[in-house]
Amino acid sequence: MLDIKFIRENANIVKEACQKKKIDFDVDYLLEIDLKRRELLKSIEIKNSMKNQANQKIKEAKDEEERSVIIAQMRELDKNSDNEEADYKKVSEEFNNLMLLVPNIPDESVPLGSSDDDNKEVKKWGEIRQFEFPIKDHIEIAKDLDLIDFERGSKVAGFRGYYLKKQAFQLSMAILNYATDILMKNGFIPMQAPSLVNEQAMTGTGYLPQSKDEVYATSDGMYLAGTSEVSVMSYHSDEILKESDLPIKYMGFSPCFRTEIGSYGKDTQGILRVHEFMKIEQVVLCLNDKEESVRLHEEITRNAEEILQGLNIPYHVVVNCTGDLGLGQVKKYDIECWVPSQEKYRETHSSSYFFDFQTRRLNIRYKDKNGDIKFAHSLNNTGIATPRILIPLLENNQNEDGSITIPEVLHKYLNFKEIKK
RNA sequence: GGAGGGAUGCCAGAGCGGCCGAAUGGGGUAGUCUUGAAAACUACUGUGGGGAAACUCACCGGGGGUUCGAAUCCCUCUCCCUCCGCCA
Repeated sequence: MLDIKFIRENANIVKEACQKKKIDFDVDYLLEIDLKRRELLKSIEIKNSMKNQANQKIKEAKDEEERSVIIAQMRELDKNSDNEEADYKKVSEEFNNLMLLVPNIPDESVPLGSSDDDNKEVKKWGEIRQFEFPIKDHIEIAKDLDLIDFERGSKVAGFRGYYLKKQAFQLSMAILNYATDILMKNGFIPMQAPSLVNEQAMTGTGYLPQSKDEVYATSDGMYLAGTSEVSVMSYHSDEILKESDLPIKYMGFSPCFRTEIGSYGKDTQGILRVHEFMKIEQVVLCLNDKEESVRLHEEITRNAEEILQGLNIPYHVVVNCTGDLGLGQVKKYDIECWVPSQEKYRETHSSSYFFDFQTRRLNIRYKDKNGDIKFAHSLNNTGIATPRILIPLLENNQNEDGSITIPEVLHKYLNFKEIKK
């Protein structure tokens, strides 16, 4: 959510942001509603003020007669203000709903574009391995080594269902432990966070109402979050923090659920795009300061890179174009890992900052040195998501005899150093 | 599943129709004292909206109602606690 004052004074910037992000939103209409709302509010406040004065007089009235005269006047006043209050309620509700749809302004450094085709590579790491034998994709590898069961997965869990078995399960757990250790070393507070969350958490982080289709709703009015960002970011909602507590860095672990509506027909095979997976997420709250947001954005991006470099997976970093930004994101880097069977990089991490877009919605503030209360800034990035990361891990480390070599950093979490038949 | 109790400012906790935007304590900030610190003492200290300011409006978990007037009474929702039952 943006500050309505900012929108009033910078309507053109907001309109431009809508265009850049390909979001259909009528800024002028919002401003109209805002004006209506303020006019009603002003009028109600004047009447309230009169009421308050009259009430004071009733208190001070000497006798019953004086009292009943004032009361009669009050009743008259009330009749008139009833309609106005109903109008105000309607208008301010509409206003609030509209405010949730206003996109944040992309940073100037974000390239223009409409889809991920327009994202720009900003960094490349790792040697792309030249295989001297015909390679297998992760699906073949998984089947040959009995690591993932897709048939029974879809039998039980439907389309995109899967079972992770044997060393794949162990590998998955080892990767989570490894990423946890790296993030804890880098100052993150680990926690297991809820995936089953209420509407406020979803709205506060910006997933609702915008992306309703992509979220599972439960029969009791709750939602299954697509990322622990939702519950971890909401952890401090409605709180006033101390400036000295910032930045706060959390590492959230949770199962994640995504309907993948809108991705019909994409990546239907394998474990790239699934409805249910495990993820470690980096979530950061910091000072209301652009430099600080930018600094921490680079930091959480580096953390993810550190994790990938340890695993020796070649990757590149792209800066997402304006059309590929979420409603609240100011800037986003995707990290994409090299997938040999597809001969391209595929997204495994997504690192973004929001300024106070989320913290306004969630009401997360802090008191600064001067005693002023400000909205914090928020950022988040993937730590590691599994099983998706198993794709580059298995494919890049496959050997001619069909075995898989396990990267050294994972050895201490596992009782095997390779996977073979 | 059944029966009760509760939700108040940064925190703890009083108030149970007008004197309450809210006692008291803790914390925080500033000052006095001190070589410095601690202690003690003094002052200030909720949030949001409007306004240049004076000032004004709203907020005592959320929503609705009663009343001239609600933190206080009624209804409802959410969450927390205690006891009983059931399950792990």
